Parts: sequence; structure tokens; C-alpha cells
Amino acid sequence: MSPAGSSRWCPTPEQVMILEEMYRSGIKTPNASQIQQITSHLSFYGKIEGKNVFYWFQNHKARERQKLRRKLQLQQQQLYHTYNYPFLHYFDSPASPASQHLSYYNSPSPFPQQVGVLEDAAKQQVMKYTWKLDVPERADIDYKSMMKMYGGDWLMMVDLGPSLSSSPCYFTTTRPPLKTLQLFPVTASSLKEECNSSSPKPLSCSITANNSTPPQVALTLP
Amino acid sequence: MSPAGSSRWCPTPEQVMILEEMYRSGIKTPNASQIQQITSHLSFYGKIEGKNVFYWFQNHKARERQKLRRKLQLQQQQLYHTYNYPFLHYFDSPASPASQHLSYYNSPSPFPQQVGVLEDAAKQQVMKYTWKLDVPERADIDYKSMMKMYGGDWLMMVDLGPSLSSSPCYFTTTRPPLKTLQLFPVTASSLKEECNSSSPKPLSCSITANNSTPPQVALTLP
DNA sequence: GCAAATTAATGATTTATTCAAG
DNA sequence: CTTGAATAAATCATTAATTTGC
Repeated sequence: MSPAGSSRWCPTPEQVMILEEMYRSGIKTPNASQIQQITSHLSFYGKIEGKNVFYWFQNHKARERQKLRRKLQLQQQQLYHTYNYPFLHYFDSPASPASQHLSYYNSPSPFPQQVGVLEDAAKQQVMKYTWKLDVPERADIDYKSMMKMYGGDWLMMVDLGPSLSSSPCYFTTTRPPLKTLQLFPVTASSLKEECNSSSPKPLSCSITANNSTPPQVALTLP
Repeated sequence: MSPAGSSRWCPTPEQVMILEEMYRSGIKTPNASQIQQITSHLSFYGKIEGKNVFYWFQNHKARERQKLRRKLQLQQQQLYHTYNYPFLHYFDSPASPASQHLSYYNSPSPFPQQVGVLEDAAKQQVMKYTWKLDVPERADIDYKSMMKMYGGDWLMMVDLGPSLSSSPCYFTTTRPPLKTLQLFPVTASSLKEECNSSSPKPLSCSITANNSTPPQVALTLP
């Protein structure tokens, strides 16, 4: 399905270039604001969404760490060999191991040795979670939300459509009453059936409660 | 900050009881719909939000697995000992190790041995990510969104306010134009400053580009 | 040259680990 | 010490490079 819709993001060279430059310049775990801005900017060079940027930084950071680890392992190995066989591996050992941690990519940065200075900066205070909504009439629609409690209410970001042009973002603290969910009481089996379509022994879990007594949870076989 | 707003959810005994019962009854990784319904139901017994339910199931599943692993390790250890010292550990070995995987909690379920049957159900297809938005006038507001591409548009769930009463949920595919974000061009330093407030060497990253030439990324020290 | 077959990169999920509040 | 919340590591899965045989 190459035309008109791939299953995963395929970054353009420009996008990769800019992302790498930003990473090198110190942005390791961008917050939502940064992601949003980066996304709108990169959308100029091709189809891109916020999650792509988010994932890119996640993966890039992780894989830089990985490379670093492997490099250090290798060095230790070499150290071992050098120690045990001092006349071997004399010319092909890395020149300045400690100072070239992050100079992997080929773009000639004006600050080749400054990279990684901000590595262990204060950790981002982001919290993430997800869920999947099955609207009764429309199965298998899932949503990912990004919210924060703010002054007692949930705020939420709207990012409609993959930003092909420079994408505007909207916020709201009001509720456009478009659709309501089916509410309780709901049995555990009706909840469960979305989870396991081929459950060997379907149970029915009914929960009855009122304000004064502890809730009664009853499991029954239909 | 105990009165009028704790920093983390404190589940009531009823809530825990119901959650455990649901877990036992087969709900291991509820989707958004289930989470929403569970949340609205449990909000009857106290303050609770969707993310609490989400996290609870995540942690509970992980820690059950952990317990299981440790138990199995222990058993193997015991097997080893039994094999090497056959007369020790004779009476205190577990009665029926294979059949009581998940009967840890103390609530007397009518189906004590049926638990865990649905353990390796089809994996949820949820995708999660987060970002944090800093609205210019109001620092440190972060949002968590839950979205999915659906027919070319992002759908999004709105969950306003911790559901103290049975909470209605709203969906929208339209854009209420309430607030716009600051857009590009943005320097990397302005992006970065939210990330590291005490960066030792602030860089300025300016990106210039047009449609025909490759983008120019320039880092400069202010 | 050019596809089918393999391999390497890397985008996207899931699982495990760690942090920190109470 | 328990456990809610957050982060990092491991894993899966798809796409691009590349090799290979014709």
C-alpha cells in the first residue's frame, strides 16, 4: 500500500536531518509543546504527525544509548585484549574514546565535541497513557488522549489530521456534546467480550451497589 | 497536601475490590471503552480518573506476572533441593502448583481455579504516546491525548474533569477554534529551554528553508 | 537491468524497571 | 513497605537497502 497511505511514517531526508540536528543540539525528550512545534515545522517537508516525532526521539535516544553501550563493551573487550596481548590491536584502537560519544552521524556539526552535555538533564515530567474506545455503532476505533488536570478540569489537545500544511492547534475546556458513551451498570462479561472474542468460558460479572452497603460482585456462568 | 487534592489517586477498598474482581474475571488490559465504564462506575465510591484505572491494570498485571515468576523460581529451587536433598521440604511444598497460578488475592471467588484462563488473549492494538503542552500564558500545563487516525482524521476523546459523578464522555471530529499555538519558526534554544532550565551552554538553532533547496540548519552561540 | 530473496534500519508496541508519595 | 506513576529496555513489524540469479 505504497500509494496514498503507508502503514508507517516514512521520514524525508530533510526531516531526518532536522531531527538529528535538534537532537544533537540538546533536545532529547521533547515535551508536547516542542513536539507540536517540531511537527508543524517538519510538516513542511512531508506528511508527519506528532506521534512520529515523539517516537523518533524515543527511538533515537534509546539507540544512541545502545550504540554507546556497545562501543564501551567493545572498548573493554579491546582493553582486555590489549592487556592480555599487548602487541596486538595497536593501531586500530579508537583515537579518543571518551570524547566522541555521540559523533555518529555524518552531518558536520560545528560543535562536534559538545554533544551529550545535556544528557542527564532534569527528567521530563510527562505522564502517558492510552485507551481504546469502542463506539457501539463503530467497532475498533481507538483514541489516544493527552490530557492534564488543570485547575480541577481536564484540558485536552486537539490535533486533527496528519499535519500536511502547517497545522493549527486548538484547545478547549468546553465540551462539544457530540456523543455519549454507554454508561454503567455494565457486566464484566460485556466488558470482557471486547477483549477476548474466543474466551473458553464466558463469565458474567454483575456488580450491585448502593451508597450505604459495600458493593456486591457476583460471577455467574450463563 | 492531603486535603482537597492529593498528588496521586488513593483507591477506596471498594474500588480495589471491584478492580480485583474484574481482573480475576478476565479483564487484564481493558480498552478505553472498558476503562471509561469502569471509571464511571468506580467514581461512585470515590474520586477516580481513567488514568488511574489504566495504571492500576498495568501495574496489577505486571506484578502478578512478577509474583508468578518468583513463585516458579522458588519452585524450581525447591525442586532442586528436593532432588538433591529428598527428605527435606517434604511437607511445605505447594499442593498443586500448576493449577493455582493466580489465586493470590483473598477474596473468595466462586471460581478459584478458573482464573488466568484468558491470560494470553489477543494483544490489544493500542498505541500510546504523550506530550506536554506549554501554553504561553500559562506555564507547565501538559496534556495527554488519546487519538487514532480514522478515515483520514484524528479522533479524540474528551474526558473533562475527574469523574466525581458518573461522567459523561464526549467525542468530536470538529475543531472548536479556541486557542492556537505559537508556530514555527522557532529556534532550538527556545524549544530547549523548557527542557533544561539550567543548560550550561545555550545554543541557538535556526532553520531556514524553502521549497526548492535543502534546509539549512545553523547552530550559534548567543 | 530487474525482480525475487535476504538483510539491515528503524518506526511502533509491549514489557520491565525505576521513582516517589503515603 | 506498598503501590501509583513514569521511564527505559526489549520486542515486534514494516520498510529500505542489498544481494543474488537469471
